[in-house]
Amino acid sequence: MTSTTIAWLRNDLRLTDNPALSAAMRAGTRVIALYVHETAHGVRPPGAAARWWLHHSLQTLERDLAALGVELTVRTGEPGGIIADLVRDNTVAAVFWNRRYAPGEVLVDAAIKTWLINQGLATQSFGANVLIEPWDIATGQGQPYSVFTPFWKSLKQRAIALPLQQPSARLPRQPQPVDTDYREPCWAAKLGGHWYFGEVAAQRTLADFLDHRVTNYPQGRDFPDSDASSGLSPHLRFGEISPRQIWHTATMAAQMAPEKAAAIDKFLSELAWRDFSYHQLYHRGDIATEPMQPKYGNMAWREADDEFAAWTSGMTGLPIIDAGMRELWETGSMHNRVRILVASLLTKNLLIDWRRGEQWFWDCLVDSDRASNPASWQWVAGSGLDAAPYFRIFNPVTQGSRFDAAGGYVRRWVPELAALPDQWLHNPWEAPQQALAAAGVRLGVTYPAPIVDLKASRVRALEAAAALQRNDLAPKRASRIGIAPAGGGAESSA
DNA sequence: TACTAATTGCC
DNA sequence: GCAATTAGT
Repeated sequence: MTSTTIAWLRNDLRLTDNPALSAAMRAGTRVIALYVHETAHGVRPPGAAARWWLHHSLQTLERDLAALGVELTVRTGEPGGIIADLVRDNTVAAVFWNRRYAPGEVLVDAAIKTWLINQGLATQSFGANVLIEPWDIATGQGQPYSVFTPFWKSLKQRAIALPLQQPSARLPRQPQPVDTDYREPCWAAKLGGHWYFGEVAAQRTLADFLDHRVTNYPQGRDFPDSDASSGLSPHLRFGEISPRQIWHTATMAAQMAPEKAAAIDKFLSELAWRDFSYHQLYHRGDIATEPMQPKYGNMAWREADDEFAAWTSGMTGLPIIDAGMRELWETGSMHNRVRILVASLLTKNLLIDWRRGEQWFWDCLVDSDRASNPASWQWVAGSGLDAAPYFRIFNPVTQGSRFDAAGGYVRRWVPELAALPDQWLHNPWEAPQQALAAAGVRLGVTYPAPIVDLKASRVRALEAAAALQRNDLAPKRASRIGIAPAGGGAESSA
């Protein structure tokens, strides 16, 4: 009589440092590695670009698992029902998984765990996808952290769990076709030129970054026309590499090469931002739908569908904004600083609800992460607990001149402006007519005039924040949560 | 006078 | 982080 163990994989598509998979390999004579395209209520389905990455990552994982003698089973539906079916059809003795932290996900997993226990099956969940479990780190008052810096200081004092080795192989199996209902979208070929998938590619990316590029990271990371960023985010998103692996590999590299230690510390602080986002996701409810500062529920967001459409399509008339939005559409990614710039423009200059921008990123980014994406949007929008201050409104011209002074980034993604001299590249509407003509630029024809006046919209954003504050200080007659009180800031269309 | 650098207010 | 203001050359 053989017993079967299920390792239910989610955002942990790797063999090394995968406690659920390792436990399953130890426990069962037969192991089913299960991936479910979930339709359960409360589980946010991946966006289109992430779904594309996921498909290829699963194919890679399937080959890697086959070398271990483990088959990958991919299903679509409610995970509880799918696991119940597998339990019924196989002699399943145990089900293991690595934890996830969104409130809806926690509920789904808890319900399945209860069912398994009632069936008399063994089940266990493991920490594997954050540096430290959200309940294992707290302020001196025992509260969840709301400010990053003390979180980071505290995290650095902690012993981060060591990554696990890859489990040893069983009898090899022939790979079976997987995920057969997947149809490659029409834009996939375009994205495909930019990426490698899977655990091996992730490890190679990390090694290359630590060997050759990390020293330039602290200074270079702000310049979009450079390759200073690590390139690890989509690998992390799907758990092709774990944050603990990155932590320990980088820490080791810092010990071997002390001259890199400061740069590696900066890199690891950015990795800690990811953990901080998960900390917020676990403790603060669904940060993708609810502002962490409740007063932002009363913000007078504008509808402005035409302006939102211009933003999504990279046709705002603001070159570095359009460059970023086009990079996103073409590659499924966007340089970090430019993410901040386009988010600031949307939520402050255009006063459009950060959730709409978050959803666009969710659909378009291959690395759109359940915690980092909404937490970062709330950070820029000002509704986060440790957010950028309301008055930090980025000027795309100033920022472009500072961080893309030579214009390489804008010229690559906005080629219709390529012939403009640096002086006018970030503000073509201020260029003299003959400069535009010489560059073959006709504003409103070959490239849009700006859809928003930066100066006036900045004042409008400050006024909207002031209205929020007045509303917040006013007597709380409107205890109707989620309903903007009449006469508050909600109708001020400034 | 013309420019830059430093300072400060901004719910 | 921006922009208006002030101080400095």
